[in-house]
Amino acid sequence: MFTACSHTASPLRLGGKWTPKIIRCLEGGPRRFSELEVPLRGITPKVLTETLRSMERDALITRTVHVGAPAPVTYALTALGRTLLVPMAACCAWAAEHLPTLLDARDAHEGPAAAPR
Amino acid sequence: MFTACSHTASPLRLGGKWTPKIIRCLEGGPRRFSELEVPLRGITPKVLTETLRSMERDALITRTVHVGAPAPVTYALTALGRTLLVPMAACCAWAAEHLPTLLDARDAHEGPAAAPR
DNA sequence: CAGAATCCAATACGATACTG
DNA sequence: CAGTATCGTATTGGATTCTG
Repeated sequence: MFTACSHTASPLRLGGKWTPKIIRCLEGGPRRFSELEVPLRGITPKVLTETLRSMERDALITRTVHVGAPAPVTYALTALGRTLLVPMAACCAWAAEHLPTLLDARDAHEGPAAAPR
Repeated sequence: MFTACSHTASPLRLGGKWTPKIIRCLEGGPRRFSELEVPLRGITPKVLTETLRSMERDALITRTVHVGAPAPVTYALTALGRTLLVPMAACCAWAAEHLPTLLDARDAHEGPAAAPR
C-alpha cells in the first residue's frame, strides 16, 4: 500500500501487523511499554520492542526514559507519526464499509463445497 | 493498515507487495496476463498468478477466459476493487508528502557512523 | 518495568524450468 | 499465451526463558 506509491524497495513497516495498532494506541498521548502490551493483546515483548525500535528509527515515535525507581519508558507520536492518522482513517473507513463484502466473497469462493449444512 | 481496522485475523493481501500495483494497472480497464507482467517489472508468473487468484477470491477482480486461438485471459477490476482506489490515493498522498522525511530520519539514524565521506 | 536471547513456524517472494 | 511445478531464500511473527 505504501511501497506501491514510493519508488523505494525499503520495507516500510507501515503495513505490518502491529504498527497501525500502535499508532492508534499512542493517539491519546504518551504510553508506557506495559501500557501498550495490554491493549495490543497477543503481542510479545520481542515483537513490540522490534516494532517500536523501527518506528523510532523512522521518526514516527519518540522513546523517552524517565527518571524513577523502575525507570519508566514512554513512547509518543511525533508530528510525522500523527500525519499517518489521515491515510489510516481512509483505510479504516474502507474496511468498515467493504470488508464484510470481501469476506463474504471469500467464503463463497472457498466453501460452496465445504459449506456448513 | 487494513487488518488494524478489522477484527479478522485473515491475511488480507491488500498490504502485499503487488496487490496495489496490480490495482493501479487495472485502473484503465481490463488487462491480459502478459499485459500485467510488463509494467510490473520483476514479478514472476508464479507470484502474479498467486496474487491474481487471491484477488479474484476476494472479489476485487474478475478473470475472464475469451474464445480465440491462444485463448486470451483478461483481468478487470470489480466495483469492490475500484473502491480501493480511494484509500490507496490517501496513502499515496501521504507517501508523496512525508516519505522523504521518513527516509531522511532513517538515514540519520543508521548512518552517522556509516555516512559517506 | 522494560526489555534481551534464543529458537522456531508461517508466509511471501523469487529463480528456474516446463507445458496444454 | 497463460500459466504450473519445484525448489530455495528472506522476512515476519511468535513462544519461551531470562535479566539489569
